[in-house]
Amino acid sequence: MARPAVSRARGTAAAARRETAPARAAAKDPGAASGRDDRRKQILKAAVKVFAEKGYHGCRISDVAEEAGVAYGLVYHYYGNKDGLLASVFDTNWAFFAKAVDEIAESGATMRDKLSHIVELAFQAFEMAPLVVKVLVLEFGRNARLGEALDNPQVARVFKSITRIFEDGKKTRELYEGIDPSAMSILFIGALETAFVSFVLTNQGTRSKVQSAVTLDTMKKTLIAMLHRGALGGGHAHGL
Amino acid sequence: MARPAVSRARGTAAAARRETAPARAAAKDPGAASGRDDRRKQILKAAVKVFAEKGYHGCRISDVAEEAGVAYGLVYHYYGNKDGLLASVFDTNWAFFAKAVDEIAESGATMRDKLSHIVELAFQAFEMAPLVVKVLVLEFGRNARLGEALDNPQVARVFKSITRIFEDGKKTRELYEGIDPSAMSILFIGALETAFVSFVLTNQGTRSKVQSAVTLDTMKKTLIAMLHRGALGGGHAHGL
Amino acid sequence: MARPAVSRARGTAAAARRETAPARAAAKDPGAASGRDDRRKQILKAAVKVFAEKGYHGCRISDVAEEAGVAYGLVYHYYGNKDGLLASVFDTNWAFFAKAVDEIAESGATMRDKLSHIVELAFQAFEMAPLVVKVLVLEFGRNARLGEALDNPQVARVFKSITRIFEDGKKTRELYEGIDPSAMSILFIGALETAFVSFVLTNQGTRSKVQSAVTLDTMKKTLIAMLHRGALGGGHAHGL
Amino acid sequence: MARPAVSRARGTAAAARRETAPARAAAKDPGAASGRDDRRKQILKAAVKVFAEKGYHGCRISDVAEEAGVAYGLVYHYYGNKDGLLASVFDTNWAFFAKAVDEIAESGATMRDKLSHIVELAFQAFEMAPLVVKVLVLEFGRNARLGEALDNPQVARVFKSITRIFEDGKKTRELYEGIDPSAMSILFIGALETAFVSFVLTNQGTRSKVQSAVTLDTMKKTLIAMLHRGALGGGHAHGL
DNA sequence: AATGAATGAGATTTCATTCAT
DNA sequence: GATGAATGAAATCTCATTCAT
Repeated sequence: MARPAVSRARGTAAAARRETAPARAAAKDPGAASGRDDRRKQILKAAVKVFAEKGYHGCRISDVAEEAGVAYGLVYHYYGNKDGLLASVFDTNWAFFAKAVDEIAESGATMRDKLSHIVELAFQAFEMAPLVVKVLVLEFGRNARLGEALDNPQVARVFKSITRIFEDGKKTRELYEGIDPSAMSILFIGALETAFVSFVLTNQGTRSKVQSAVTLDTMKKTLIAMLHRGALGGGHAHGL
Repeated sequence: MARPAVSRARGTAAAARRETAPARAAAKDPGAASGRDDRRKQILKAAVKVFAEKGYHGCRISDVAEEAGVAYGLVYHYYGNKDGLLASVFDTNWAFFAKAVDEIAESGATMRDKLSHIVELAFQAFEMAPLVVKVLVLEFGRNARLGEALDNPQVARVFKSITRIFEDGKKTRELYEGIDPSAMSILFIGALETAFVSFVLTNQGTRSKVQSAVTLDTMKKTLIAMLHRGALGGGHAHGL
Repeated sequence: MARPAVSRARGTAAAARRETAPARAAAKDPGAASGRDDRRKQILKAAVKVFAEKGYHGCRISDVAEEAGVAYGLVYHYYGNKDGLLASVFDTNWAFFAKAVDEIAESGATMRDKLSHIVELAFQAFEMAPLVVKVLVLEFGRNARLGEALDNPQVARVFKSITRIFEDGKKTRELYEGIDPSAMSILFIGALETAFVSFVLTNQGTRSKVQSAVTLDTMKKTLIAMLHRGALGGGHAHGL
Repeated sequence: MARPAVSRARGTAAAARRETAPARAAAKDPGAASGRDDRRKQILKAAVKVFAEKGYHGCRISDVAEEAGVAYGLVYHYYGNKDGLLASVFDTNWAFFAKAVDEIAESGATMRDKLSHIVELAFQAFEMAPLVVKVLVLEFGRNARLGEALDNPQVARVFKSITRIFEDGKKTRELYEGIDPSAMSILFIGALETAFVSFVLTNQGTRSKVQSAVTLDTMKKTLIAMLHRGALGGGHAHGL
């Protein structure tokens, strides 16, 4: 799996050996999570929190370890290095979303419903775990060093699934012909993402002078409306 | 003016003294840039390039200085510290866009035309100076430490102008009632931004496995079409 | 405990985190110093030497580390920063003197004997560890940024103890009425201190053109004599 | 004249050319201080203030220049470098005291009166220009790199004059025999100095927890009393 | 598995000093 | 004389990473 290389390589050549040691943990004591797994998850959870609060570049591995209540050496034991940790945070949390999107894409629903589903799914995820979304969006999704992010198969997969939804929509003539499926998938994801970013940045970042007035629900409804109708057009929406 | 605090706070006194020294330049030899100004601009230009290529966190001040052909001390002389440099890069370049958006917002054009103008403007800017856009979007616009970005009056101003366009649109019934102006301005900017990010990340970031097929023009057309008509709707766009 | 702020404030967060990490050492293997403690002490000892030789401002942390035979990072690991190191040097070494002075002050001896004891103690300490005294006196005791030095509880404690000795002396009529206990404690400590400074500066600082002729013993005797009799007065000391 | 070498040599070899340029200024427009002299004095005065407030190591040349209202280049023009500036501060201000002490030493007064005069002189100087005294005492008088301070002929001269006072006192049997003149001169100066330091550090350095109660006058009286009678001895001062 | 002492590359930043104007 | 732009040596400090226990 592709891994980001966010941090300036420090120390020696260590990035190479990422996530070596207990990569095969998990598959041992099925059912009752083995204590080892607990620790792993603890660290991952702490990483989400710390990354969300301080940013990837603004925190130390030891901050994460402290939050998790473990020694920082253990983070290396499990995740190899800081990049590996971010990658694992991403992989673990994104997988859920990617899978759900896949299923929606493959369902027999109409394009409209598929898109609505995805929007619902995303907003639901955001409401349930805003910190996770924040990290996914801000720390992983956007990073100059992260052209590689798009190389991540899981990310590519979601893009492809959504592109396919639009392509299918074109075949069924649900999608307006002026719309390019690939471009549209980018815009769609971008609008979605920005919606979250605006919340994450305005509401969690203490004070907000801009659109704090907009509720999550308003945002969702506006997004769906825009997809369906476009933003313009009074009584009749046949413009341009 | 609000200033970003990207890097881990590293001495507070420093930030206070930012850009103190030759702040009174520029007003001297109108037309031919006075030598001092040359250097300032040189550095700013170099900063854009280096930030774009390596990212704010991935470069050293000395990289910028080298690119500009000056001693790194001069960067501190003029911009106080790394944050100050980024802030100046932002202020300088964003001002242009902010002003243009303001003018568009205040023009007597229809909402549709205003939005099209802005889209055109943005894509034009991107074509003319993709590096600048990249830095504005990636390094400044998105940063965990940057809830403050939205506190930046210039950023807020653009948000407000665009929100006003939508609000005016509502009055003239150009805007579909299901659309909230504030939310819409976020989605609009977000979609725009993501369009650029996708280019910046896929095309400049060496290889691209995803949507390299989408041209800038396709993206622009799709965005405008979506605004006008929505993404859905076959022959007739009265859905939902 | 009050800590000195000798160096230009250079990041405030740093100071806060001072000496956090292995603060809980020492209480483990009584008798044989546990390995960790060894390193700490090694560094402290090296710091005394280097501070004494080059002065606080004239040396680098890496000089201390080199002298101690450790990586400079370890100095930060243990002492947080340069100020923290100086503070620890002070605390560690001054504690001994402070305690001894306290005991003398609380002994039932006459004022004369108490003062003589303290003088003896100080000169003894100087003979045993001139470098330590040099650092305490020159680097910590005198520093423009160090009005805070007097806020240091340990320093204040010594002043108080000595003041008390003089106050008690007043009650027992051992102290001449014209003498103010507080003022006298300052003069007493000052004379003592200067005696050391004169040695430290003239004898260790390479050449000396001034009073290199004065021996430590002469100095001590003169000080005690002055305390007892005053400097003036021929056969009978009832002057002024 | 000996010059201190306080600051770690930075830049290239510049210290060598100290105070070259306008060393011969002053002697040009007798009577009305030439504008040039004004500037020199302005800088010197500013240096005293800034050194006193921030300490030699804690201030920048530009701080002094700013305080003086001149460009920092001018400080170099007049004083060569930072060390040269400190040296000039010292030379200029110490000269007054040195001369006065000389005159007292050469007067035909009794030892007792000479010493009282010097004490009066010192306290007077302190009351008139505490900042100057602070700098002389803290920044110049005590500095690990400044064993050389005692090499300063002006400093040595004062020590010698005072030592001579005590020596003369011995001849006239005014000085108790147990007292060594050289040692006594050190203790005398040290007590005096510390008296000032205690004021400078406790009163100007904001709050004071120690002997803020002691007034300058009490200090002076105590010092004189101690010299005359010693600190000890109730009714009769023939002890030891 | 777990810990945290130890390391040191490397980045930021400061500021004395030079020098062209 | 004056100025302050320009330089860059050097110092502090951070923190990812290694590794012995």
